[in-house]
Amino acid sequence: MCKDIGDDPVTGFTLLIRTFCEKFTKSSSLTHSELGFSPRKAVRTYADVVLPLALPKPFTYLVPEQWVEQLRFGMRVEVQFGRNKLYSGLVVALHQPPPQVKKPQAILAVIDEAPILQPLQYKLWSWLADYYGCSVGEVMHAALPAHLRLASETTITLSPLFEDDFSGLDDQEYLVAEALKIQSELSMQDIQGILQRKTVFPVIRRLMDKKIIYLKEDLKERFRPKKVSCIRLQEPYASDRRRLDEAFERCGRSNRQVEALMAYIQLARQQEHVRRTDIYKLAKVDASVLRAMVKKGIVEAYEREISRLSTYGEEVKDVPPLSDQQERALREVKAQFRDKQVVLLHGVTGSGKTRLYVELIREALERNEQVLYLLPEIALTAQVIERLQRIFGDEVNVYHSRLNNNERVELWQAVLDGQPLVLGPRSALFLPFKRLKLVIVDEEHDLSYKQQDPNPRYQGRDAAILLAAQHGAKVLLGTATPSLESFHHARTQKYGLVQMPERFGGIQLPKIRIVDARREMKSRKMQSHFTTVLLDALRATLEAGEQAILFQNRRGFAPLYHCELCDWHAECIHCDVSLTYHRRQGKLKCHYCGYQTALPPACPACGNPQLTLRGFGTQKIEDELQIYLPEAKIGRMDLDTVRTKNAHTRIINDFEEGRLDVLVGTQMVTKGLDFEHVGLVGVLSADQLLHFPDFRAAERAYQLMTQVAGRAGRKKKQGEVIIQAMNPGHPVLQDVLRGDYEAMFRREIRERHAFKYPPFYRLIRITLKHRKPEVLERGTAHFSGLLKEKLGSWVIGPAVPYVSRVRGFFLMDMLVKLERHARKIAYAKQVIRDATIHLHRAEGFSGVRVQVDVDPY
DNA sequence: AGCACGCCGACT
DNA sequence: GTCGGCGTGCTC
Repeated sequence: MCKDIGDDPVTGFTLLIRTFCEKFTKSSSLTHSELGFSPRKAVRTYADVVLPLALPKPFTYLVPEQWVEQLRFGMRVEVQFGRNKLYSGLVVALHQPPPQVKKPQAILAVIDEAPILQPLQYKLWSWLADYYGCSVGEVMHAALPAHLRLASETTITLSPLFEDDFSGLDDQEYLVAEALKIQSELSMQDIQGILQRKTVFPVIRRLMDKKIIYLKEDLKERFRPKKVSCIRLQEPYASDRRRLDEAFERCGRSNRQVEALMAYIQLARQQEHVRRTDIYKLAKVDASVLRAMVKKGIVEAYEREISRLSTYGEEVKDVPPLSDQQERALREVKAQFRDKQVVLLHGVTGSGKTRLYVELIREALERNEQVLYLLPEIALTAQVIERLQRIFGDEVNVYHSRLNNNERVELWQAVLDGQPLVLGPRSALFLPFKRLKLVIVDEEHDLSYKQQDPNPRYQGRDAAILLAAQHGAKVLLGTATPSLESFHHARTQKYGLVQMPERFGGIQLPKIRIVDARREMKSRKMQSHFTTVLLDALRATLEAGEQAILFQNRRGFAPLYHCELCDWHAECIHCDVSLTYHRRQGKLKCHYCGYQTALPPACPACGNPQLTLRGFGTQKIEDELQIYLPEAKIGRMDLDTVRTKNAHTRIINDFEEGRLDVLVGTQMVTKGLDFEHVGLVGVLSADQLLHFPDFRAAERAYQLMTQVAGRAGRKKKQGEVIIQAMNPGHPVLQDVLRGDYEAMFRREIRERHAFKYPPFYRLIRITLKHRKPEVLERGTAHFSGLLKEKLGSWVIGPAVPYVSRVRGFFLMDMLVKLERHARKIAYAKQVIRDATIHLHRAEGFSGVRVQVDVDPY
């Protein structure tokens, strides 16, 4: 019933193809024993299968007799789901007693020969689903590489029996049939395009009934091993080298063939497998020469599967010795690991935390243990990767966003086979580790560890700690600016704490100056968005042959396109936010949904032709700085300039190699970059950071400013940092000025305590969404009523969020604040689940989407 | 997620 | 009147 196209010895994945018509014609003729209904053996086996969908629980399928023996936990199976969709699901339980389900479907095929998932991983998935209030299927969706998650696609094909008889077809049927004559296969989307409408199934149905078309449902293996074409000698020459002369004789008068054979012999001395392309290069021949030699029986071609994972060709280098401070810190970390699972390493920027990680990784690898090194996505730069490759060579594997889907499958397999060291962003914690003993979470404070949008909305750092606990592994959290949560845990002895207050190699911390932008504004000294202090410092820096970084936490040109007469300003048609002017494209853009529109020539409300731009983003800074520093080469690094694949690397390289003097950027410039010649760092508007409407604003502002300041003066010379602010006396600015993390911590932690925020209280944010504001309003009232009935004053809101409409959906927020008591939290989550079910059952509210975010960031 | 069912507005 | 829109419920 399924065709076995080939067996892949490297991965063990079996290639399977099945067609919908086969299923229709054959499934009825399946014998009972084929389905496992053996009359003698009454005991049947069932498998609980997780599908990568938002389903409340695994589905139970019948295991046909023939696979009972081989099927195990963690293997993928092909199952039918719904009317005509096929999926690959994961077996997470096998059991004998029949399920509650009326008529379970049979598993259609077993995809894997060996499990691709370990029991511990499934435990993590289940825990995350429960903790973050989503389904296991959604965790599976985030965890498994796309090419291990198979879903069938429907293709529509013209029936071979159809003989160009278009009579009796209506217009739409005719269109589809006609299109199929030209293009033998069409997808559902193609047909939606052809018919210019969404509901196409009735037409398809009619054509099927008339036996003009048939549907094919394919579940294709998407992983393809990478193959190279190689060349070897044919027999008898291969096994008997003495007869090589004969081979040469066979080449006859062809010099090209002789050269190719000599090239082969030379290459075969150095490597086991000789690639076709290497012979081409060395002997300067092409495929025709080898083809002739194959024909003559001298050589033969064969395919070899190779790994896509990059191998590090260069020599592995020794690392410099540890400094005294690093030596001490390393001893302390190890000592604390004796009785603490988690240790927080608080080291100023430039103290050489990475050197410490290297030491710990090396020791773990010597003990044959696996290590996971987590980084914020954006900090996974070539700089960091190369540095580790120089030390660990091929033992490093990177789980990159740039890896393609095939490479991800290979890395999954490599980790399953025991690959020792993986470097990656938060999603790397889902890899199938077997003997994980150390997890490093670098830049622990970074907000990107929290997944914001699709479920599971998990905090990668916290999930990593859980993962480590399951494996009996230790966790090192490293940062120059700890999150309040982590520092609090260190203070209360839950985590160990090791500090490195000095920069490596006696380099001084940068000199920080806070400039009163308001005073300069009043005395009209300010030039556009630059204070004279900053401009003078920039000029001096460039004259000294050094580079500068300017930080502005907003991209685009101007965030407000505004009419001064009637107060109109450009707003997104899908979201409740103003549009940002992007000058290069001459367009207004929405930073929430990506909507773009042309600039209106005049105010649409009152006709005033003179519209003004207010505020400023990185683009405007870049443009205006060029006016004041006409000689300078200025580059920009923000979401807009790094969107294409290699742009990010190119900008970094240009700056690193001195082709740029000034780099203007958003928070992207604060992460994971080491530049040698940066003399000056400027923060254009500290106020934007400090007045963000969020309880973490102060912490975040401190982190951003300290991190960006750390980019200044890493080698040799003391760097300079200039922070422009309207309110230079702000306490957070004073903390940044003194580099006094603990002062910031003490003040903020008091606030958190007083206002019942984390880490003392736990937050669950619930967002309700609907396209119609009236439905949302009534739905929210209903839902919050249910919550408050059970949770009373723990519920805050509902309130209209800061951005009240996104992508056409209106939003309402509620916040649940809870004491950190496990039972209370579990109760609250249950109440939220129940209220959601209630709401969806209530008349008219089933379309209200409920989004739960546990520990929101 | 994707598909079928059922109810409602805008067109032949 | 019917076609095609969308909201709702279900899939082992």
